[in-house]
Amino acid sequence: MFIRVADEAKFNEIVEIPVDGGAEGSVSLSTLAAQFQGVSALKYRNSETSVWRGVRVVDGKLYHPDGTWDPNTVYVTVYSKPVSSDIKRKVVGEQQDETIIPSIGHNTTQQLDYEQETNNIHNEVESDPNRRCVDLIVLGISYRSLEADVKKCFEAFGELIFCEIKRDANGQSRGFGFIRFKNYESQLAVINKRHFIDGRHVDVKIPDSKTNLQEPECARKIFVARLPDNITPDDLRQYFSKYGAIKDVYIPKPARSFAFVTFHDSNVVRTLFGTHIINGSSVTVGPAEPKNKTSAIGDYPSSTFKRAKPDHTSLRTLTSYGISSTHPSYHQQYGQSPNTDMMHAYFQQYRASTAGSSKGPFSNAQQSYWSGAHDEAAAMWQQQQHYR
DNA sequence: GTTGAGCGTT
Repeated sequence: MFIRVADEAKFNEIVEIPVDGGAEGSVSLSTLAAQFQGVSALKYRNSETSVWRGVRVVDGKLYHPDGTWDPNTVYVTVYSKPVSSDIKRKVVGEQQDETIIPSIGHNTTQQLDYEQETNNIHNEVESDPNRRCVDLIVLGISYRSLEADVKKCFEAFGELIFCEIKRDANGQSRGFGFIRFKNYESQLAVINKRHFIDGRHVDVKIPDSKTNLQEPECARKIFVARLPDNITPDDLRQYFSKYGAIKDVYIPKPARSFAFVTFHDSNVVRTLFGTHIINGSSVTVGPAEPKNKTSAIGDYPSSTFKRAKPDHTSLRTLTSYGISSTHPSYHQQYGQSPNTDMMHAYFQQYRASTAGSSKGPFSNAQQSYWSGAHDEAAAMWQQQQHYR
């Protein structure tokens, strides 16, 4: 028998992979790797919980955890490293000839997408997985709209390599569809914005199928502190969208000098911790966490989040925070992954200058170092240096 | 249906 396997980023391109020994047998990792370079395992959606489930990997063979392979399931490749083919395939070449996506008929559309993917020798591709284009869902399409209408709307933002309206068995539009851009900039430009097609507003989002339901919402959310009143949600959206697709911006009403910004990709978040200048104002970005820990998993409004508590998450924040520049010797001494004790030991040296002052900024190391006011800690340190 | 919240892949 064969199972159906696809790369998550190229779901249209399904490859049948043989199973040795029937439905209860095993899949050879090397056979799989012949089709998917760099693959290390497979996963699939548990239909009951809609959570990803991994297959067992033993001695170069993949075994189904439920004992039997399902020929109808689409198994998805898992890579231990960035896909090497992503890096070496696609070279900048002559301008790719204008590929016209057929306006009607998703069969032809998919075929074209497939060809585009497999012949992707001239196309440039993003090697950074965080900047990879994915199919985007377009909600609210008029039942009368055709692929051509959708395509025309979004081509204004860049070249599309995929455009499809979902239809029922009778060919009747289901009112939504999927698009995929060639360039990530185009994806950033359209995502979570309102567009108009045939007199209806449509919304473009990352589809649920691309969202990791196991990942806490706070992993995609930042806490923006010291936010001036005159900075609007649009300002934040504009500023932070250059780092990644934004899912949501939340500023409490009335303004309380902070905001939450939620991204689609959690990988963006950890790159942002620190100070940012927005509209001439210095703001501080740190991690967020849910007010109620039990609601960590799932999709919750930012109003149910707060600035992360002093814990090891904040500690990581502090280190990735510019401490390496503020405290150049820190990394020399301790490297990249300090624990609490190491942090304590390091900052101990600065206690000397506040000796005698029990209220000095570092007199209570534990509280001062990762009290959440990371930038203030850095400022204190600079003060300290001034007195030395 | 003259419809209008959602979430796809042979």
